[in-house]
Amino acid sequence: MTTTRRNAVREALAGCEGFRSAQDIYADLRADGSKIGLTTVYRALQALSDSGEVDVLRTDDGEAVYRACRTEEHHHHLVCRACGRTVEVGGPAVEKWADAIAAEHGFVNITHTVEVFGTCGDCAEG
Amino acid sequence: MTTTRRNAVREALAGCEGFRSAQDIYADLRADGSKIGLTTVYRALQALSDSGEVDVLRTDDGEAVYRACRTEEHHHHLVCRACGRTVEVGGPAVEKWADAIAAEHGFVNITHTVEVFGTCGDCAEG
DNA sequence: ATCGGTTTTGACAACGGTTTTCACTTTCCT
DNA sequence: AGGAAAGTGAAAACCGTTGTCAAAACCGAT
Repeated sequence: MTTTRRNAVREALAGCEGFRSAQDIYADLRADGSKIGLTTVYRALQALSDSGEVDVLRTDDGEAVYRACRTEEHHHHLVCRACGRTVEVGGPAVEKWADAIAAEHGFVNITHTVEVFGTCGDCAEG
Repeated sequence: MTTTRRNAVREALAGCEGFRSAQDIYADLRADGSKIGLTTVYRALQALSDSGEVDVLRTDDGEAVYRACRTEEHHHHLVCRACGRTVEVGGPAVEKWADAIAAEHGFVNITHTVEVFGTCGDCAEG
């Protein structure tokens, strides 16, 4: 597979700290002189998220935002709502809690979404 | 205030167990003979969620879904992805974990979203 | 009841993010 | 080279949601 285009998207994502929308990435690439199309950006992001290379989440207004994550392992995000800086956090605590809660109510085949939002130290001291 | 229309939406929500989209509720009300408009349903849901009477979350495809919750207190949801049945779960464990994680990285003013999806006992034994 | 005004309502249009379509190009395989 | 298969991008379609605006319901004061 060619994926020259997909690599461009991958690298655009790798170069930033927080979550970015498809249109953000499109704008970035165009600003860098790429002739990529919006459609291709969407396709690349879909492929990358299908393959687990990037994490996706939805903003409050329903927009999908993407991020290239450092680790392959299951993790969650602590996102600064001012600057978008994101740190990956993991820990058995939540996982255990989710499993326990689910078992308690007879639910099986569990998945969960956990995201934490706040203001990071740098942004807070303004 | 006591807008009859808003009450209609409130009751439509109160009568069901899981999360419903705005359009679902609109369809329900119309099916019951109401002449309510879609716009009004959206407005009512917005008002109800602003006032904290209903919880909102986003499905994977970005659609907003609403639910009338039994408790005023902060809680999370365990949702059956087959039938939509939802149980409200709470517990200091996650809250503590979120606070600790945030503090550890210097984040303040924390909020978090936690949702657990699975298959409920009834749906699993099919 | 009736008048003014405010508020609520709903058909319709507009919007924005995402997906589909489709014709064109590029790549891959032989 | 040559033909099939995959990739690409502009524009159109889609769909949930929000804005517009005129008509309708409401309400307090006559």
